[in-house]
Amino acid sequence: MRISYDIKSCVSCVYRQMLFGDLSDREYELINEARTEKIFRKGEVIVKENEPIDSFLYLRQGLVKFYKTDEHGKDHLLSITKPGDFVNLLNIFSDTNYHYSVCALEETMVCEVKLDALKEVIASNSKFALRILNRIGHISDEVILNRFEISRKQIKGRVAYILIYLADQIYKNPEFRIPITRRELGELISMTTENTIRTLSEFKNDGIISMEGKVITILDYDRLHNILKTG
Amino acid sequence: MRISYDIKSCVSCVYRQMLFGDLSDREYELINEARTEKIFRKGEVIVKENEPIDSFLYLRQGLVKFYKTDEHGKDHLLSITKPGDFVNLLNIFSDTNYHYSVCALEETMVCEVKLDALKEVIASNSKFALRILNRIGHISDEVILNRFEISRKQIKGRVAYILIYLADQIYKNPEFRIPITRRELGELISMTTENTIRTLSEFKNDGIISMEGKVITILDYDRLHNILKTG
DNA sequence: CGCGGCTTTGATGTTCATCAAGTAAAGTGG
DNA sequence: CCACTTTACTTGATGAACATCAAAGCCGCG
Repeated sequence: MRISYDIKSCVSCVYRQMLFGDLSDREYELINEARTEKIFRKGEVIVKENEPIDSFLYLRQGLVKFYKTDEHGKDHLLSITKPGDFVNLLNIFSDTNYHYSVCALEETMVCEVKLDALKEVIASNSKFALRILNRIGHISDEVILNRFEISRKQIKGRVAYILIYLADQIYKNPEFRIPITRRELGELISMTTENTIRTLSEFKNDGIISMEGKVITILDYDRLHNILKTG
Repeated sequence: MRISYDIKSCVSCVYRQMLFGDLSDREYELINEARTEKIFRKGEVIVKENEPIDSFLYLRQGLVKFYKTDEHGKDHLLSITKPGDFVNLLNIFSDTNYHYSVCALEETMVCEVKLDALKEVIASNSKFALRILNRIGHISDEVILNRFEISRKQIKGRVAYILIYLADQIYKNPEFRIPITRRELGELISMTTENTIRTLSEFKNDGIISMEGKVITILDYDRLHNILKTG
């Protein structure tokens, strides 16, 4: 699926209301002048760990993963985010360099706003500052709670958790097509590829989900929620 | 050690410069009027999960733990924080209720500022807003990275990590007295009490640390860092 | 057509939690 | 202040959960 041209207009952008709703015309102009749109194809790296931060990035369309690579070359995913989230999480006001990498999982459109312009508008518009505070708090809280939940569950509970997360939070549909590999899915919930597959197969055999390639459908929410609680 | 009276004055407070440095006299007055100081003794609960958030809390002196209690009554620590950190982490601008509890690990002094007053000052002073953004980003980033590191290591690496964290970040000294139990230490790094003790004993036998009750001294930073990397 | 990455299942071994049991320390009430 | 109770600490033994290793089928792509 290619990103169509018409969504490029700011008018339809969720961020227009979500974030930039309180701006004056002049402030909006300032942001807009410092803004560039970028499209990344599946697999392209958007930001790299240790690179300097010089702009604020938000996701217009697509899906991205946040990750760190360890000394053995193995990736560990921190989270995946959907449109409506920031691409460079939260340390843009507190640090000079990225602590993680971000990569497109499917064709993705990102808006980039130079940090200087953003800070100027924050300085002149306190309602906007509160909105940013709100969003940053919300996103970081979500990441922290997600990782917390995953870390205290064992494998069945983890798989149940990520399936429900994908269905409810990301796709808002019990049937969805995961654009990520089983390996990445495992990296996201801190388990091996093999055990991720094994657990998915088990859920399938038990009739809790159906699975054909990348398309997964949750058939029995109740049992899945039960596994989530007990596992 | 009792908290002495003289530190109660705002003049010596680290936050006076760190956070409130840009305020006008009037703004400072506003904050000060909405501010109350509270002292909690070891073990006292400062905020409880699910309670409504109505004020901003920061730690003047002492040490606190953030935690969640699961359905079996077992606690899981999210982090511990020292003076210079916020007590109610980051969701004060994005949510209405706490997602975790906070409890004093030793005698602790907390300053409480009504959220309304804080928001009023943020609205009138954008430099202050940027400072808050900076602090929130920094704290959340630290929590996320800490938990991330812990989750991808195994037990020796985890213990090494927390020892170095305590020595470098919290106490800034290779010798320190942990005010938390071994059980809590385990809860902080997601492992059982028994394995926490076993690993500490092993480090002691190997001459990497010395340990007498609650007092721990790191003797061999090099080997500990090596375990951190490989484990 | 064949190579490399993804997917899947089974067998094996390691890591870690759990259980058990005993000592030490720290509260608690008479 | 001492007996008593509870909580913290420690070590060893066992089993469960999970990672690793191995092997084979599959799919897309040059």
